Amino acid sequence: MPKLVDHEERRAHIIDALLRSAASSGLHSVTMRSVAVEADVSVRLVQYYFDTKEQLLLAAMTRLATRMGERVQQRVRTTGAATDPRGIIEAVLLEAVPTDEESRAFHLIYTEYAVLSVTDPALGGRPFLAAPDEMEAFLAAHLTAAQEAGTADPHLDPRQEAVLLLAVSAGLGLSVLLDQRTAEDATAVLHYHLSRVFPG
Amino acid sequence: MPKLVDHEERRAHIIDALLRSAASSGLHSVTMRSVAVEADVSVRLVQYYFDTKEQLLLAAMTRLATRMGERVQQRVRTTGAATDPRGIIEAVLLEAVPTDEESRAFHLIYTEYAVLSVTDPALGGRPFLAAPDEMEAFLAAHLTAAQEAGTADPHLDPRQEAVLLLAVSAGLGLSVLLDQRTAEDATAVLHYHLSRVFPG
DNA sequence: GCTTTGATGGTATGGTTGTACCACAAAAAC
DNA sequence: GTTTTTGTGGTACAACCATACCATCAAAGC
Repeated sequence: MPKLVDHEERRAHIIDALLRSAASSGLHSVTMRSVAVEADVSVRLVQYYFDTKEQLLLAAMTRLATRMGERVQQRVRTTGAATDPRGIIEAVLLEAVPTDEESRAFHLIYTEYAVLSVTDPALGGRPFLAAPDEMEAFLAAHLTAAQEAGTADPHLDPRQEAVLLLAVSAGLGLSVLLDQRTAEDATAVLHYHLSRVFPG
Repeated sequence: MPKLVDHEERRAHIIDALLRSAASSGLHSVTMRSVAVEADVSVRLVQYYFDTKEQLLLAAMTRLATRMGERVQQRVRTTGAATDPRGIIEAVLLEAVPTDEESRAFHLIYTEYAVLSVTDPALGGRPFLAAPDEMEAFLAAHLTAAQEAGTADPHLDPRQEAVLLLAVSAGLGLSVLLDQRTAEDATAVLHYHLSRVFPG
């Protein structure tokens, strides 16, 4: 063999090019050529590492889903009080609100994939089904913990409240993406509601 | 002149074909040809009534936005108690949760347009900016009315609460579209939260 | 009765897209 | 030192798309 190339690294490089390309002009305008140009490789190489466009899109979606998990986890970690239920819940939900350009691009592509997966059977949106399910259980568990610790309103139904929080987070995030609201407004509304769930 | 055709009717017929086509295989897969086939006319006719594809897509978006307004209004009207603030608010918010196939298709295309308008400058999502703004004012006004009538919790901030309700509605609707939740679950969660806003 | 004009069909065209094919270099294997 | 094998480039190809162009038919105007 010649150059002895690290396949995973090359694949990551190309996927990143795809994400950059999608961020600027939309997932629908991504082509083999545009990805190749952005990655500064030949179209042939993109084919070489991802046989078909469908597989490339699929790989990018998987990477996106992974990064989403990492993002949430890192949010929780960097939030000082790593054991305070309210802090954790707040961190998780705030992740859905895009603040800087990078985060905005990330959530835009994620949303584009989610919507696309509804009609495109090849994408079969597995990440979009599993992730929110885990999230819901996660939130419900921490809400229960908070209730037992006395910081959350004991009258709340943790399970319904978790679903509600997830919907609020997604809805606010989407409205920021659509430029209907500023990130600051969305954050304020989220805090407003959290103050109701965690009184005092 | 020959057949003396009603242009608006023809345009509506073609736009409906586009919406049907988009509902089944996604807005991204809509082509002049697919629309022509679905409308059972020649491609040339589609060109005749909508010069360019961009204009066709734009016209369909406008029609969609109009229909959305009508839908909400009709929901409010058919909801018996047309003067009860809670009933009105509930009706408006429930409209975003797709129940039957028709409503699901409608909201799917609407969402696809919304997401597309972020990256496609030609679509310049005016409907997606104006509509939620009006909605927010509408909800806030009715919340205030409810507070004065004593049916809504007087401690609530009508404006923040309105934004929150809109986000909940959009978030739940999206999760139903993505098959993360059933329409029944989403409706239940919405009712759960409304019971908090309107106690008693 | 001719002429204009609105409505329609068919088809050509230029561009783009995903993918298949051919070629080649360079290092590893033996 | 020859033979594989792996990475890479270039290019050709078939499909498809939006759109422009040409033709036609029928009714309205005069």
